[in-house]
Formats: sequence, C-alpha cells, structure tokens
Amino acid sequence: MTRQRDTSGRLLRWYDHHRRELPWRAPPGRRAEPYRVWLSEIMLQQTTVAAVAPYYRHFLKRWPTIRELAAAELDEVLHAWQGLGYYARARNLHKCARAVSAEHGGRFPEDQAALLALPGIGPYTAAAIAAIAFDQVATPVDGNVERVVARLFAVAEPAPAGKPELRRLAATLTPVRRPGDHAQAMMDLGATICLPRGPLCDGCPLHDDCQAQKQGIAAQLPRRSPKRQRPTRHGVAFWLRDRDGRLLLRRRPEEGLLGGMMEVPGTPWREEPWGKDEAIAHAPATAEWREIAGTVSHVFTHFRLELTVRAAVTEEPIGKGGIWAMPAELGRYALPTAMKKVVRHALAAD
DNA sequence: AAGACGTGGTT
DNA sequence: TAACCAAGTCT
Repeated sequence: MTRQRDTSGRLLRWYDHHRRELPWRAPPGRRAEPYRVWLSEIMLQQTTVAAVAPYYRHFLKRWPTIRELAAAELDEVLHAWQGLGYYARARNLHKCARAVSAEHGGRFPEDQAALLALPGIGPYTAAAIAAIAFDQVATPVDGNVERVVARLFAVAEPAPAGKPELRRLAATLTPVRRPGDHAQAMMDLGATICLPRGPLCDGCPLHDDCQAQKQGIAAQLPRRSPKRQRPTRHGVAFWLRDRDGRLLLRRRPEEGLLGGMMEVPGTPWREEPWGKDEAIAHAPATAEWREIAGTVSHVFTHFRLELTVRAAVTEEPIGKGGIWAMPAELGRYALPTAMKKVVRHALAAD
C-alpha cells in the first residue's frame, strides 16, 4: 500500500506542474461541473483532444446547461455533432440529457451505479464523472490507463483477457485524497509521456516505479491482440436534382451505421461491386442516369467504402419520404463525412 | 462476447 | 498506401 501511495504521490506532484489546460477542466483545486465533465467524456470516447475541443466549445455555448440540451431536438444535436463520428454517442447524449432532466431533477446522480444506468454512460464514463466531478474514490480505466498500468506492473497478458487484471491494478493506485486529479493525471501521463509507441521514459515521474522500464520492455507493452482486416464494400449513390436544382436527400434509419443522419440516396453497401442495371433498380426515380467519373472512398472502423455516383435530373420530383434541398443549403443538414465527400465529388463534376 | 460503430492525424 | 491510433458503449 505504501508503494502505491508513493506512486500516486509522485504522479500528483508531476500533474501539479505539467497539468494541461483543456476547455473542460476547472482551475486547479476546483471541481468541474458534472455537465461539463459528462459532455467532454462522451465526446472524448475514441476521439482525440484536438478533434473534440471545437465541438465541446460549440456545444457548451449553444447548450450551457443540461436542461437546455434536453430541450433541443435530436436533429439539432446530430447536426452539431456532424463530423465527430460514432453518432450513437450523440443520440445517447440527447437521451441521457432528457433522462437526467426528467428522472433526476436536472442534476447528475453522484452514485456510480446510477450514472452507469444512464444512456451512453459505461463503466469508464461513470467512474470518470464520479472521480472528476464529485471527487469520489473511483478509477476510470481507459486506453491510457490500461497502457500505463500494463507497463507499471509489466502485465504481459494481451487484451481482452488481461483487462480485469489491469482494472484491478489501476484501482490499487487510486488515492483517497484527490482521486479526481489522480484519474486525470493517469490519463495525461498516458497521453503525453507513456505513449503507445516510443514512451518517453526519461521524462516519466513513475520511471522508478515501472516494472516494464526495469525489464526494458516498456515499448512492447501492452501486448495487442491481432486485428482483423477491413473488407471493402461497394455502393452507388444517386445524385438526383429537380429542374430548380434541388437535390434529393433522405434520412437514414435511427439505428445502426450513421443512424439518423442524412444521406444521398443509394444502393445498399455490399462486398460485390454493382452492375449498372441492378444498381439502377435502387434508384429513387426513373431517369437518364449518367455515371460521374471517379469514385468516393471512405474508411469506417470495420470496412472501407467505395462509392460511385450516378446523376440525373427529374421532371417530376416525388417526395416519397425524401427531402429536397439546394446544395447551398446543405449546411442545415446533419451530413456525415462520407456524404460530404459524395457531395463534393458530384458538385465538382457538375 | 466478439463485432458494430466514424473520423482525422501520424507513422 | 496501409496500418495504427484516440479519454468506450452497446448488443
């Protein structure tokens, strides 16, 4: 126990001198509001600080409190989230804001189990809010913490089998005093010193505590399990305009990939490339479909997408659940990056 | 309990 | 270019 306390003490001392200023952090010695901690933690899931910062500022300015966020329409939230990815986070963010407003009087519960029950809040985020916003003795374990702990204790077991052990070991480090700062310090250490490749052990405050460093295997940990390779899927998008130049868009289903976001209508995405006739069977209108040269490529987490685009002008615009919009007004819609690429590609060919 | 789920920057 | 990586959650 003494060893762990010393380790945390060294870490906190380092943190006090190297603490990063981040938009969601409170001044030293102060607690950040639960709303801000929650908003930042949801955005930071699988997402870099650099990518999050402008979105965080925008959200906080537009919806300063959770009640205002709860009062927003889902479409507004998705629109503000566009480009950040993992859109289920935005849907759950909105759902969570409404749950906190309706079931908890607009204040986040302090109990970890109650936090865990809210939409979009898993074990990591529940612990992060408890530690950072409420200064409870809680141990959020993210990728940074897993890496720091795997090296500190030279845990060679690869994920996911090794994760319970990493969580257990991480918890032994959490101090009774300043548990919130300790949690942030662990993540800062992982983000700035204990890097995935080329850890900067010379500048590490825990150099002398680190088993992996002693054994000279810091850069080899944590061991990663082999990753599967990404298949390629193909699709055809239909760039349909009416005589006034308006473009046909449609809303994707609420669940699943890019759920609730807008898209240029198209075929399903599958591994086999589409033939002309079978693709046009999925077109939103009967028309003279001409192929736009080139392809649009986009990489998702679990597959690569190759899209070709066919364009036509229709004489009889039919709504049929679709939305007609002038290209100049596309900024009003929640378009995922893949669809922005389609738009750019099609407009360039016009 | 693996796989689904985005995106942009770095190597 | 392709692979890897980033403060995970849900099913």
